Amino acid sequence: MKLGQVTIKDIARELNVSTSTVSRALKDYPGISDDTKKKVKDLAEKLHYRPNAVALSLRKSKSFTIGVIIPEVVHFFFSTVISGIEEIAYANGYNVILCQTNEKLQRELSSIETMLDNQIDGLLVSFSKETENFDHFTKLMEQNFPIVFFDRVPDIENTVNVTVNDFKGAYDATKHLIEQGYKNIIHLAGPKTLPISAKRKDGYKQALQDHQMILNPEWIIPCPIGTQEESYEITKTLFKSNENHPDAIFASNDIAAAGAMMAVKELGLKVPEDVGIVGFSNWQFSSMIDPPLSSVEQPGFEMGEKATAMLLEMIEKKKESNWEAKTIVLETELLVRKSSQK
Amino acid sequence: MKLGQVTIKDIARELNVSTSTVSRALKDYPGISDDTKKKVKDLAEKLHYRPNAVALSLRKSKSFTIGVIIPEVVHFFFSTVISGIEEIAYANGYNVILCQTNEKLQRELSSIETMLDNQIDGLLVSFSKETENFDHFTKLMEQNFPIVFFDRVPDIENTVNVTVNDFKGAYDATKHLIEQGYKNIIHLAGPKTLPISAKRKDGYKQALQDHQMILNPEWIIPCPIGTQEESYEITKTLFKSNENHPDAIFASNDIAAAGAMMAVKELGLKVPEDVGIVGFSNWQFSSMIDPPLSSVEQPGFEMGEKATAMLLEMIEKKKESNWEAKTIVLETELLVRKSSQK
DNA sequence: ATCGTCGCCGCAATCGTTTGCACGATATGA
DNA sequence: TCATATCGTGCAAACGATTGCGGCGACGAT
Repeated sequence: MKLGQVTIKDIARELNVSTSTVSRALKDYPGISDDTKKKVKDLAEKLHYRPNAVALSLRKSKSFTIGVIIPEVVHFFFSTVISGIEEIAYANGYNVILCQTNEKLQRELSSIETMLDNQIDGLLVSFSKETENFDHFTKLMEQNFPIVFFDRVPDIENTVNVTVNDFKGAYDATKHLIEQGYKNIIHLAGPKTLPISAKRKDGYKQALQDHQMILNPEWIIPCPIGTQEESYEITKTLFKSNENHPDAIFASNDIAAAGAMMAVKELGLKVPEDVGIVGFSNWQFSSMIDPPLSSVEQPGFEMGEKATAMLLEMIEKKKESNWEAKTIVLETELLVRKSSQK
Repeated sequence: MKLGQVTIKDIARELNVSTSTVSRALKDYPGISDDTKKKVKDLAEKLHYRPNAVALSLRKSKSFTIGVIIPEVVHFFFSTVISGIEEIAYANGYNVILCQTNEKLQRELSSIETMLDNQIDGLLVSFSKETENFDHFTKLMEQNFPIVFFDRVPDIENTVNVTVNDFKGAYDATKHLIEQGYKNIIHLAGPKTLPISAKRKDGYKQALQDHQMILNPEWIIPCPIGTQEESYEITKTLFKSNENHPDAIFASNDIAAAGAMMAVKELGLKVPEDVGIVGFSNWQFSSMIDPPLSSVEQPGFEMGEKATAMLLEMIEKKKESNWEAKTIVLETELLVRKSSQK
């Protein structure tokens, strides 16, 4: 990558001084005459000198780059998180390098390796569905490497996390359906490996229990794949086989909710009159479908910001070895739209 | 970023050889005895030695990293392009560093600067809406720095591009509406600064012309912001004020189409009976709204793959100075759904 | 016995930047 | 006049890896 990049040496040669003088002059170090400082700065300006970040990384063992491990960018929620991350990172002079795992553990492992090779200063992680063992993270954390988990946080000790109150979000959504007069509420659950799936399920169960409603275990239906087609098929089968079909659906994400909505509509049932539906995450499309989908909004941008701020703090305080475990929980907001209002 | 990273020196010290020997042994260079090679490799394995990518970058003036400049990741189409880019890049041992411009020129400029500071080997660009001057790119290209433009390609000379046949996509969509019997087709156009907007508009115009239909310039309505709300308002106003309202809409993207659909539905008009609608880009939600939206599918993943493959080729052939200008045009596919079938 | 060859390896420079230390010149004080 | 302080600057090592060149010992050939 030549580009005829101007280096500190070029400036030194031109001015007949040493590279050390140039370096110090540019940084306004004491012990350099104002005259020299001015000359150096002027020439640097004129030649469009920009320090070589790679050389700096090598010298300082610090790259001012953070790595982000994310399942998928297409996931609307994650794309908003990314924006939050970039915002804080850039504002503090850090770069962001991003890797999608596509929900594959293998990809997660190899991405982390290459990122480490590139001397990232810290890691922001939302792990894949396949990740059930966290040794690759604990190993790093034992070496005092800064890691912050967001959204999908592992169920292990001494981690720093930013997450959302999935329990309460699910609780609120279910409670809302109950208050609307729906009696038989099923839950389309997320992948079992993800703690967030469990928390949402728990919120659903707790809401039913608090309102003296029967909890039918058969009405908690896992959707491990997470596509719209999957929930479409599941819902269709369920509603067809049951003359006493459920009258409401709380889905652990909007994609599943949308699939379910298509299914019930196709069966001639009306939303929200016959079936109420609430989703989770408030995807971009949720307000555009018919009827508009009620959903639990997660503060993605804020999550990105918070997680990054914490990571940068850890990075800058690196010396003071152990940082305490900490979990920030952000609150969700139930957006009631037409799909759940009788 | 210490991490107690093992270096080539650690291996050298342990084995009482020089670092040069270790380096050569690891790379299977000639002139090192099989015995030494084995010892070095075994120890490297045992200590989990991994070469320091930063040191390599500095030494070789090559970072095996490519930069990607993209308007927004939330944009469904772009997120699929990213996947295509990562696919090819990783397969060839390259890293990807990604920056969103959020459609801001300032962000575009500063992102490029920091990426260059980090010694990227090449750049993949889809520029922002605000970018009307391309000097920051031409300056780099004059210095023989590898750049490939994708989707949004600049209207300047000697560039390497991957784009989609926007003209034909728009032409096909409009033709389809005509063949369905719609008579008064309006066009919700994209931001004027983007060449793709112009091409889509041209395709629309050509289709009307080829079918002896009147081209009413007032029915080409710009949507410079690109939000759903904008097209919603525009459509509502237009349809309300005209008792002789149009009977079809070709929108330059699905978001605008969705907004328009909401507007006409709210006015009591039926889609597709009263108004036919076709969008562009085939967003994730397009098949989920009611009625499902017809749209022009763009091969995003393939675009990412092609662009990256071309960029890597340019990088590896760097020495042979000038690469020829080239534009790959990928074909679109019209997905006919319910929103446009009378 | 001498020379050439070859196999195996180390020295040192290099990439661009930072930084501890020392050096020379001038100024200050006794 | 000489020791000492102060100021401005340069030398050289360091970060981790690569690589051209040269050295050294062993061996075969003459």
